[in-house]
Amino acid sequence: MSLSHRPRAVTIDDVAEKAGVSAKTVSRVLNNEPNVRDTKRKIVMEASRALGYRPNPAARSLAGSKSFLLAHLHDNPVPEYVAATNEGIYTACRDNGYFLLPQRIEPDAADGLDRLQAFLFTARPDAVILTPPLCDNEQVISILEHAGVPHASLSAAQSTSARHVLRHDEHLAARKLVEHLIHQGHRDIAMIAGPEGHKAASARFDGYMNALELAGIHPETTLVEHGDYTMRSGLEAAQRLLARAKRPTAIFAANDDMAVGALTASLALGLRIPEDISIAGYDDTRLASAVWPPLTTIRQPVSEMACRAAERLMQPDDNQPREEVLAFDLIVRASTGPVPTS
Amino acid sequence: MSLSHRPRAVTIDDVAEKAGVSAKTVSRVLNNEPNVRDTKRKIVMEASRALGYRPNPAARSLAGSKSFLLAHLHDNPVPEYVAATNEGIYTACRDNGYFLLPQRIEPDAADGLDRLQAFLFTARPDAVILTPPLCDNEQVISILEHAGVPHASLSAAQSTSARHVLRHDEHLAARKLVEHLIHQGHRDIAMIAGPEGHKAASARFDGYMNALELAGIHPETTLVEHGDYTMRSGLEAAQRLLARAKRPTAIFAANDDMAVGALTASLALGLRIPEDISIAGYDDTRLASAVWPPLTTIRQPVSEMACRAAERLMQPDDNQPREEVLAFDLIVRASTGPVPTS
DNA sequence: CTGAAAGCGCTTACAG
DNA sequence: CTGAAAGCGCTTACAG
Repeated sequence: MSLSHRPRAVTIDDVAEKAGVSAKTVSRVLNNEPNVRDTKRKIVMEASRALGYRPNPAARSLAGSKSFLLAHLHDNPVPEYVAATNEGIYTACRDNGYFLLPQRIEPDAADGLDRLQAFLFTARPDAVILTPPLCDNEQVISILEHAGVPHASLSAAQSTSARHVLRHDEHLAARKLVEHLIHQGHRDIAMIAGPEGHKAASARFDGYMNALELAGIHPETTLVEHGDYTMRSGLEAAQRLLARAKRPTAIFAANDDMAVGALTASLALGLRIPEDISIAGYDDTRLASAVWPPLTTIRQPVSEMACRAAERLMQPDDNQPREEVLAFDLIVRASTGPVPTS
Repeated sequence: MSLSHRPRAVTIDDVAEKAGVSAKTVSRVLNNEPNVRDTKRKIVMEASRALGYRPNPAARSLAGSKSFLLAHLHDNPVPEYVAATNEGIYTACRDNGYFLLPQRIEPDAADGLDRLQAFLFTARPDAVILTPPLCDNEQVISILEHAGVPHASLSAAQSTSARHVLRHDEHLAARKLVEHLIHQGHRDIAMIAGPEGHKAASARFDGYMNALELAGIHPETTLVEHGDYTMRSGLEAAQRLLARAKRPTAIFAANDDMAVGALTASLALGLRIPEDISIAGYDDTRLASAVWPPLTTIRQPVSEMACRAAERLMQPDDNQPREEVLAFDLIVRASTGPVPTS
């Protein structure tokens, strides 16, 4: 079972010999470099295929000082989000001969940033993709820039011309969702927003406020509570909202987990959903369609953003804008309905 | 931002020069090889640390014909399970100087097995960890064995002396859970089992049957329905069970997703949980504590199994048995309660 | 216990 | 458009 049982691997010299060319020519063909006659190119391709040649990545890395590794640095508590991102990056990597190295980084742990440093110097990825909340961590960004590692971010709160950012329009998405509630007759719409003072959380909140304003609804600040994206925080925020003298008829939570917390709090109080209260989330996680009733929510194009981010890093093109905005979907399910008429 | 901006990296020769020894001695020290005087060992360690030396993995791989890559091949629809496995493997890798390369393999896709082949030959992992359901796929195992890649499995349905298997006792866990229901007075306990004829699913079913037999309850086969581990299948199985003339007072589903389906089906029929019916799952996923009421379930030691599996592959020891059984936990939550007295 | 030489399999830099 | 030589930074195999 040891590696020595493997037959000697086919090398570039084997291919060169079979094709009757130099190793350098084989290298040119396999790396899609110019300056090779088409006839030779064909011969090399066939020899390579016939022998089942697979370039040795270690040799390529050593000689070319590229690792062919694309790292995905993440610190997101929702495994689905990480998985969807990995899937998108992986698709792009496969088509470009790269490998995906997903790596959890905990910048708030005692040695979290040291580990990031160590990771960059030991694994030596050619580029890095950052997902929230890591992409908004200035220390992380700073370490990457000092190390000279190109990077791209998904849904970064602030975009600069210096880096690639792939996003969807969270402000618009939140507005569309709240407008959906308004169309159903709701006026007293509460929001469970993300952490206060959290840049990344503000777009969804602003979209909510914007929708209310556009509908001529006086935005009552008392209908806003904050959570930290966990179910528990959503449950507690909803309990505070539902204890108000003027109970909201709809709650929009900034993510599905908090929405599920609100759902749970409502059910525990004996409220029917959506007859007594409508609840909506954001992200369209598995949870959203698992709970009863299933949640109205926003689906963001996670895999597509990740795929595009990876392509940008592997195929640099200085002419394109650094920011790219992809489409989202409003998913309407049974957790929202017409406002109670009573 | 290009890699050329990075300062020239410290090499083994720099360390050797600073320490006043040969590169070979530095190599010995850093790889924990024997036959180095302690004084020299110390000097080398210090020189290495002072220079911030990081061995170049590409060079190590090329010279030593090891990739220092441990692959996790998975095809599990539950991202949490994959994430928990990755976390365990990662911990072990970090302590042993390896990198974790998670890779989704879809053996049923048209080119799924070809891609597995390609992955093994291009990424060249030194070893592979398989998780369900991939670890029970004979074609996958066969490809690994032909390629001569050592591997370990988590929770494989069948264990042989030829490979490492890390597991928990699913039969016992299922039995304990059903015994808990029996202690609460339930007699009409239904099960939503995994796919029929599915080896990996049988242990949980056998545990259920065993518990009934030990309690002197005649196991009524009509109280068993099958699902495919999705929420939808759990919902449909529960609908069939709840439509029976003799409605069960408790339902044990072979995983949390199907249990949530059963929960949803029950709530949709206006049943109260656990007052009218108790429901239990298996796996303790995020879903289990997200739904209302939260699910009684079994927590299996996923990360620990993954960590142990990785350690076994990186630190081979032919004297230890190939199979290792770790502990599980029965988690009792509000979805189960005393049998209805009516 | 230690080290000098060769080599892993590619790409880079150069020459033609 | 093509190739011979050198070199990437380690470990292996060997010698002492």
